[in-house]
Parts: sequence; C-alpha cells; structure tokens
Amino acid sequence: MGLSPVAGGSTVDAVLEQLQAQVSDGSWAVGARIPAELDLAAQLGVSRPAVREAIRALSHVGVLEVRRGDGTYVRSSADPRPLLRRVARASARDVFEVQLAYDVQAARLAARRRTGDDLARLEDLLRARDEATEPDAFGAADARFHLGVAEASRNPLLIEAMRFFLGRLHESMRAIRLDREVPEAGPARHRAVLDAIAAGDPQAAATAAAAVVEPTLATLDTLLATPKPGHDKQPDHDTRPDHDTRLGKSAG
Amino acid sequence: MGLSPVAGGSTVDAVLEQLQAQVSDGSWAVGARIPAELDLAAQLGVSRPAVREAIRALSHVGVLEVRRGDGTYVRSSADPRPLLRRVARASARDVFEVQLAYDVQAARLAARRRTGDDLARLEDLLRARDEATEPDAFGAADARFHLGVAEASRNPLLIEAMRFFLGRLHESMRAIRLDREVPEAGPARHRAVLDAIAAGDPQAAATAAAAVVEPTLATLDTLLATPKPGHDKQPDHDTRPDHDTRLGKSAG
DNA sequence: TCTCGTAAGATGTCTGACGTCTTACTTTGG
DNA sequence: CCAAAGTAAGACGTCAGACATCTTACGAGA
Repeated sequence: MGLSPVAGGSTVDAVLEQLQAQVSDGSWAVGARIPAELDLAAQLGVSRPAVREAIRALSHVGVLEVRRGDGTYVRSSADPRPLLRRVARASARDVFEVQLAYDVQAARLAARRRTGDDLARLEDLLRARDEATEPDAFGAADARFHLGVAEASRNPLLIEAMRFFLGRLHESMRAIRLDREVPEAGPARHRAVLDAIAAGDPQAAATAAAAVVEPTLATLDTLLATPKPGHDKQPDHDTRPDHDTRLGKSAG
Repeated sequence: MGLSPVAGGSTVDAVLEQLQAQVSDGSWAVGARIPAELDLAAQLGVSRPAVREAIRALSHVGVLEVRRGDGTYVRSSADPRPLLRRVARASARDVFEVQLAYDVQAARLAARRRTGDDLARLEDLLRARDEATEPDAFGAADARFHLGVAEASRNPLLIEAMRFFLGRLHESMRAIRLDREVPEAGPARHRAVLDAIAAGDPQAAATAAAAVVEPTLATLDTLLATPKPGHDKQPDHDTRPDHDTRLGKSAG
C-alpha cells in the first residue's frame, strides 16, 4: 500500500488516516523509521505543518515516536482510534460495565498479591469511605478505595485503566445528573471485598467485588428507564453536551 | 490556575501539558470554549503552530473538540496520558491480565444478552478455530472467537476495548517471540464458554471464560521466569531502521 | 586503530499570509 | 413590529519559507 495525495475533508485528518493505515496494515513495521516529514509532505501533496500535526497526534497516542534529529519511528501497530471514539461517546452504563470488569479482576489479583501494607492502606481507605458524608467527598473516597484495590493487584496497566475509566464514569454520571441519585453499595459489601482480599481468596474477592457494583448497575438501569420528573431539564447555557450520552434521549 | 509562558524542554509538549492541566483541574469546564489559538499563543509566549499541534494531539484523544470557524471546546476532563503511557510500555503479562478481565465480563454479559444469531455465529467461529492449524491462522481465529463473545455482550465500549487490547497483546507477544510458544487452551474449555452462554448462565460463563485464559497466563509466567536458551534475547524495542521503508511512487 | 571534529539530515520552532467556515449583527423587506 | 437576507468579524485550516538545534555518520588527524 502506498500513499496518495489527499483529497477532500480536512487535510490533516486525511494525512493522519493514511499514516495510521500504513502502520495498521504493516506497510510500516513496528520499529521501522518512516519517511522524513518533508518527504511525506511531498508524497502526500500537503505542507509540512499538516504532516507534523498528524504525526503529533499519532505520537501522542503511542503509535509513532519522534526522535529529534533522527527521525520518526513506528511504536505500535494497533489502531487506537475506534476505542478512542467509543470512549468519547460511551454511555454511562457501558462505562459502568467495563468498570465492573476491572473491579472484579483487580479484586481477584489483589487477593493473591496484596501485602500487609496493602491491607493496612485498604483499611484506612475503607474507614475514610465510611466516614464520608457529603456526596462529593463520599464519591471521591469510594473511588479511592476501588483504586486502592487495583493498586494491590500490582498491575500498573490495570491501575491506570481503572483510574481513567473511573474519571470517565464520574464525568458521564455528572453529565446526566445521576451522580447523586444512584445509591452506592453500603459498607457491608465493601467490607466483604476487603475481607476476601485479606484472606487471600481470589474467587471470593471476585464474587464480592461483583456484588458491590451489580446492584448499582441495576439501579442505574432502572433510573434510566424511568427518569425522575424535574431532572431531565437540559442545561440552557454554555454547556454543549449533545455528544450523546445516549441516555436522556427518551425525554426529548 | 492561569497560564504562564513555557520554559524548557519541548515547546509543544509544554503547551500540551498546560492545556491538559487547565482541563483536568477544572479551570476549563467540560463544554466550555477555550481561548482562540492566537490568544493562547500570546499568553503562552509561543507560536500558533505550537499551540495547534498541542490542540491537535488533545483533540485526537477526545479531550478537546475543534469546530472550524467557531472555536475549540472541552470534551472530557479525564486525562488519558497516564493510561496511554502505560499501554505503550505494558508487559505482555499485564496486558494479558487486563484481557482476562474483559473476557470474563464479556462472557458474563453475553450469557444474559445473546440472541439466536449470536449463538449461531459463535458456533461458526468456534468451528473455524478448531479447524485452524497453521499458527497465525489459529491465533487469528482464536481472537475472532473471543471478539465474537464480546460482540454478544452488546457493549460497544467493551468490544472496542477488547479489540484494541487483543491487538496490543498480539504485538507484545510477538515482540518477545512467545506468540508461537505459549500453548492455547484446547477446544473443550472454549466449548464450555459457549455452552454457558447458550444456557444463559452468567456465572458459569464467567467461570468458564476465566478457565480459558488462566492456564495460558500461568504458562506465560513460567516461560518468562525461565526463558528458553536462545530465546532470552531482549526484544529490540528500538529496532534500527532499514532505509528500505521508503514508499514506492504513489501511482494515484 | 582510535579519537575528534565536521557536515549532512531530521526534527523544532517561528513569522506572516491567505482561504474558508461559523456566528452574530445589521439591514432591509414584509 | 417582526422576519429574512446580507454582511462583517472572528476563528480555524493551510501553506510557504526560513532558521535553530539535535543526532548521526563519516572522514581527517593523532
């Protein structure tokens, strides 16, 4: 597959797409150096800034790696764009289900790998969660406990994935104004997770973690199916949600 | 938090970091319009192309959204950079564990939501997997089956996450030259997953899915702990380029 | 043969300009 | 007085050329 001069739409987007295609289909192997910016600009019939913007975007997501004075190299052949698109448009429910997957796996791994320090830290986090009353503070404490479990799993990728999706989830919930209406699971269920982790029982930990989130997910479905009156009003100024959270459309 | 002129290192990276900080700490709320490129350039003491490259990168990951002729808006306050960094540097083992999380959740959801068409498709995929003999073909068929389960989960975010991480996993395995040495689970375990999904038993499906991947993960650990002679060479992550990556003349 | 300096190539950044689209305001017609 | 069309301002999109700085490779000299 070769490169061809770009046609319509956005120039930079077209360039980006062609570069990503070269990487995805293996024309440019992982580890290989791609042509210089000026060469690419010439081959594509665009200016150098256009090529640079495309390379910068691909570099930011880890597909390319730029080494000043040397050249630009392929770092990963996996195309992150479909996932990025989905993450941007995902409904709160979809994010919640992914988050549940992380929670269960984190608990399972934590049960096998947790240290004494981990347990002490988790105890602190759970206590802080129990003592929090104000909604925002409680939400933050709850997230910190879940993250604490992930940290005990000793899997940095899982930790960061969970951190990101927790933030994304919080965002989605706020967008549809359910962040204060969806009841959280009580202290008992969280205690069960910690106990299973302390006991070193992966299976029990996984089950307990699922039990923490499942009820909330069920409640979320109920709320989405029958929105409460007086809370479906659209924000009337500067906010531009419109990138459908695919939830409140029934009320429109 | 305000903006301040950038100092050392890469200009664009510094700009990008400041823009991301403004978004992450809430100085620029989701939905709000950020200052114009020229204004940002003036405030940061850099040129417009530098600002544009930073905005392009943030736009590519869904943090910002650019509307031609109008302005640039904040789309998400979650910072994806820590996750992106981790994804780029993650070990095959870490990716594998995350993949396991997806597999289990996908199976659980598929058991609840699969249609008759899903079951028929999964039967085809499983048969194709059994019939594949050549290593590459088998790996592809195996991935397609797992993706098929994800598709039956009806969660587009989970599907795309799984697709991306499967690709990333394949990449990692190839990098350490284990993609043909780690034995895959046999047909029996996969059959159990499909049966549980067909039976509509989420718990059994989750357990079966875990049983598919767990042994492979254990084997992977063994191989990584005691590398086979002749295969312990470090993956040449920074493979030096052959100049042969030049593109042929584009014939249009 | 080893070391150092130099030159070539590539990316980093800036300046300035023009094109085009969106938006809001103004003007005009009803 | 209201509504529709026209216009102007603002913002992003793209291009061109130039210079700075870093990396690498090669050749000259010890």
